[in-house]
Amino acid sequence: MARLPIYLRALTTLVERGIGTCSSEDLAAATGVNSAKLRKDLSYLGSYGTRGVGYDVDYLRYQIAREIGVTQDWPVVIVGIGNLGNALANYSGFRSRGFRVVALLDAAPERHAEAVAGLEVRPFDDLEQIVAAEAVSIGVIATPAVAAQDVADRMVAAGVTSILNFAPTVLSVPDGVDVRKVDLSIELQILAYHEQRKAAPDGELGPTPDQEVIA
Amino acid sequence: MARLPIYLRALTTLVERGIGTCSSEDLAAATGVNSAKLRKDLSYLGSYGTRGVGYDVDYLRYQIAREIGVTQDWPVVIVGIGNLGNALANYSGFRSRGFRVVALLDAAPERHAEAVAGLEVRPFDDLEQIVAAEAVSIGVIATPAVAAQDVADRMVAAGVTSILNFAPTVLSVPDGVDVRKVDLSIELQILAYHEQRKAAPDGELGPTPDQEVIA
DNA sequence: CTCGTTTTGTTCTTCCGTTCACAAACTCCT
DNA sequence: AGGAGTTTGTGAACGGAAGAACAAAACGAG
Repeated sequence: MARLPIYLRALTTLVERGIGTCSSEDLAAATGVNSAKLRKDLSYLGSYGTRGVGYDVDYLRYQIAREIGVTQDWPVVIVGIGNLGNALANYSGFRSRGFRVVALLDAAPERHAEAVAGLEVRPFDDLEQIVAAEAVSIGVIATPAVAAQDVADRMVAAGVTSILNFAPTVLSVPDGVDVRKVDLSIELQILAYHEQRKAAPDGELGPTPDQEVIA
Repeated sequence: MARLPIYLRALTTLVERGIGTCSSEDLAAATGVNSAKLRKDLSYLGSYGTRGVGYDVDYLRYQIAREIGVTQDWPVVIVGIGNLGNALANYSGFRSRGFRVVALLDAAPERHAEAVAGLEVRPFDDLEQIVAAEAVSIGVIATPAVAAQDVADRMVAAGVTSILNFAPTVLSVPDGVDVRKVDLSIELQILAYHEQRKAAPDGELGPTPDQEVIA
């Protein structure tokens, strides 16, 4: 379930505040989901609550982390060390949430040996060796769109089975390989769509072809 | 619909390739969605196709852009010019897809007057003035998690009605304000979840409480 | 020990999105 | 002009997620 990480983060916040127990209503309020839905999600993992009391924050947190698979650290490679790749390499949230950046790769020779976030930027051709040596199964693509498919192909061939793609392209990968896409422009466009609706409740969207034909 | 921007991007690619007409099957293949779903999405906007022929790429592209609201440029402010804010400010995709970054704000005085992506980083307190002067309705939050809610409150008070949040927090905003959240760790955790399932098809997930009780 | 209160786990209903399948409509070829 | 071949637009069936509602279980007070 895609909501598990959200619960996990909320529970971590509760742990930091020293809260030992919480009800499904509390968690629902903290995460912005319906409490019935939340209980159903949690019951899917097992019966980890106590009726009349609620959930033990620390215990539930561990169970969710185990379910997601972030009780261990996952090695990750980042390909494409431009602006975004730089930001990702420096993002401390990865490390604290179960991920370890083991290598930064870039095709441009002028970036090689540059140190980013304490790691040396290495040639893209080192990909296969690194994936094999570090047992990497997750790759991050932060390259321009034109390079993304090639990078993905190489990753898959090297043994990567999960890809997080920041390039604005749809990647085609074989079955068994998971791809998730983060597209910044698309997020903004979705906001713009709703924004436009707020400004123009009815059909103030300019002429439609139908109207042109009718007129 | 959240898929419209995906279609828009695919159509732009087709335009660049000089393709004038495409069928729903073509577009579906390019975007990775079912062709029937795609046709239904498009028919929701109007009858813009020709049976037996397909869709006029350029015409459809314009219609979708108009529906989304990106025929005009939307002014955007970015708050929090750290690693991520820097990358966002430098991201050329915003400009080419209907958005114009009008201001970069940061609370830290040592960053002020620094030039990022051709814009001066300004004090966060300039927010209200900028929002009013430039008619900004979309704000981007790239601050640490602890500051995000405060920034959101100030944005809303200043008149921003759509927020793109990169901080790992759930924001609470009044009705009428849209929030979209991009959380990099959560995306990776979702991949890790599937990755774990691939590695351990059955219950190799360590002891569950039930098993402990039984044993 | 019993009763009332709280909260989980689950069932049942409702609703929305997806997909299938097909008729209508358009083009091209003969 | 007519028929064969495409492709859209949409009605109907399907599936699955979301929410409401309730029974089971734990705790605490008397």
